[in-house]
Amino acid sequence: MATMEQVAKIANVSVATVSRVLNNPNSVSPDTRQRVQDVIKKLNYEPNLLGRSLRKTETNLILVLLHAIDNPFFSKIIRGIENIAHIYNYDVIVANNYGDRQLGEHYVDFLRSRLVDGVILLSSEFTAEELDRLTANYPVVQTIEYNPDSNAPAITIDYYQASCELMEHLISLGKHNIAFLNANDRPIISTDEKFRAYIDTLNKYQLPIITKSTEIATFGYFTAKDKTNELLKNHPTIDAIFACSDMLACGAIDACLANQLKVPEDVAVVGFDNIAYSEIFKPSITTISHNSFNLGLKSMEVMLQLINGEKLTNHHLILPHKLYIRQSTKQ
Amino acid sequence: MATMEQVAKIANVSVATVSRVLNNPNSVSPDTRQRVQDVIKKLNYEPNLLGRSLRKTETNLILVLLHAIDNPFFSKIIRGIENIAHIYNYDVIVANNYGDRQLGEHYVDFLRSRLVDGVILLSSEFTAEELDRLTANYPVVQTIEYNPDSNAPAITIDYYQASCELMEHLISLGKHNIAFLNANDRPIISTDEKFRAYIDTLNKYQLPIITKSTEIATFGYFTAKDKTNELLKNHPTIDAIFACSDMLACGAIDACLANQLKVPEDVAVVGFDNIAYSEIFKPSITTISHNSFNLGLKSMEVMLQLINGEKLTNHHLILPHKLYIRQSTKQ
DNA sequence: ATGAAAGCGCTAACAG
DNA sequence: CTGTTAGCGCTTTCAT
Repeated sequence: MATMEQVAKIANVSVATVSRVLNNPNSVSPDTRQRVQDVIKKLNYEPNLLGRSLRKTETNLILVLLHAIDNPFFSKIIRGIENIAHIYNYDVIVANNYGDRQLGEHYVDFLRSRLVDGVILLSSEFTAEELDRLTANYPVVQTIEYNPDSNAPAITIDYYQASCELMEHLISLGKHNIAFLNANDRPIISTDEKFRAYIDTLNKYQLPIITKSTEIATFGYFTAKDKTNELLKNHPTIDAIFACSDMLACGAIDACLANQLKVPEDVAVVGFDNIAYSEIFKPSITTISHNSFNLGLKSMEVMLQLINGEKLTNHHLILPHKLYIRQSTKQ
Repeated sequence: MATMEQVAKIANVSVATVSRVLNNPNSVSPDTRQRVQDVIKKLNYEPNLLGRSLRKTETNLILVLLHAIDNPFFSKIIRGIENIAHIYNYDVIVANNYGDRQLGEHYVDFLRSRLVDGVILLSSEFTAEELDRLTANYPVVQTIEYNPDSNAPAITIDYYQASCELMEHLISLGKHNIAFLNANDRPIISTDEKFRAYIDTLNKYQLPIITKSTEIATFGYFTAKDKTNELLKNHPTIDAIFACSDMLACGAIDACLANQLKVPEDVAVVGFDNIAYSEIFKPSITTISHNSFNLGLKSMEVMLQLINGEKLTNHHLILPHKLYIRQSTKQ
């Protein structure tokens, strides 16, 4: 591979001039510029980013750390991030940590080892102390999930308010025996907020609390189906289910149907996230949509502020959400 | 941030010794080693990967380039890749190029600019010339999709054979008027092979060819639904549909149902890829599954061979697939 | 076992 | 407008 020095030698200029042609072409006379560019093309020269980054102590790389890439709405968030990033000449790379905290720390070390300029966390394994220590030294923003005990910047939606809307919707349909179905494999703030809204709304209307507490379990359609079967056996009076995600709602609905219960007549079901399937599923699923693309845009905007050393006014940015009423609650 | 030099100064050793403590601890006497490690801990020192990589001309980073991360089976492939990568001390990062060739080239420049040691392409925008030029100089492997005109290494399944199995299955059910439904937004080898199998099998049984050619279009459920509506209008005798992906199959099935056609009695539908949803959809979808995790494992194994300069015996590695028969063809 | 020194490829003063 | 030079942080000979 050609280096700058080789280009310089053949073009009969110094390396500084080659560097200028690359980074500030106008500071070089047209003919030397042309000569250098010709040699660059001939040698197929490509600047070594490691050398450049080492020198400039910046890489123009943003790392997005997430649980696993198969979560459908991550995709749109990342598009939002990239959209802003590309404008400002940053590249976006993604890494999975599968909820593994050690692996998460390993990737976050990319910051300490100067391989990336900033990290956007769509993952949430870190303790408040870790986050605070990290954000004190490096540009880090949390998106969607966040640690409520940390001051680290976060872009998210109002999960409590959104969940209240779902609960009010169910109650407005005359549903009084509402169960709560969660299946997060670790404690996450969104589930806490959803559950808080569940409890508060039931108390507000003095309705029975069927689900007393959340539990840690694995995500997924089949788990949700099993749990709902159990639920229906233990609480035959259930007439609605608040599922923490659309995929769980799918499982819950299929369990109801398998038990000869009509959805939504006998049991209404709501989900969360508005994934593509929620519109395709039969029945289609009432759910909350966050504007993922905007979440991504905002996250990268805040990231740029951090990189540029600007002081943030709001550490928590709450973006709007939207309720979609579909067949799973209303035919 | 602490540098090696600061550690060296405080520990009263040379930078060389600090480096040794990090990379080859046994070559340092126990007490100096201990002293250095204490300072490292105290200063919270983290080696700068840019300096190290620049010096060693290797980064231990593998880039996976893909169309968009929301394709469900990409996730499993990446897990396979990571599985092998982590054993050999490589990290895996992911970038999306959304089928944009220019963006793809930009990311592939990470190789030329020495930011990554290898690239695994789950994307397929490159011409044979580009690929050949690239593979001549850098470790590159294609997974799933590949350019048939290039010698670049590829790990994939036998799309032709798999598609023949689907076709034979439909025909064994007595279906004779089979349409082909594709919706790839660019020419890809998998679609070519599927279509070739479609045509060959129809010819083998002297059945009518309803779909004469493939067309470039955008992926997706709704597109598939629209196209199927059209198809049913133009060819009322259709009794089966070969959809190039499970998501398309969903759209096709819903279009049939909306036209009062029973699936599979009136129209049988097959998909491809065995995404999670194909089992949940009503009716569940007959499809082909490739073992994505294994595809990932193999891809990374080949990548390591390339990095280590080993000569490959097979440039195209074909892994087994599996036919899943479900309700969309057989109740 | 340890240190001195060269150099990976680049950018940015500084000088002219 | 261009060249010289220092140095980003690290690893690795080559001495001792």
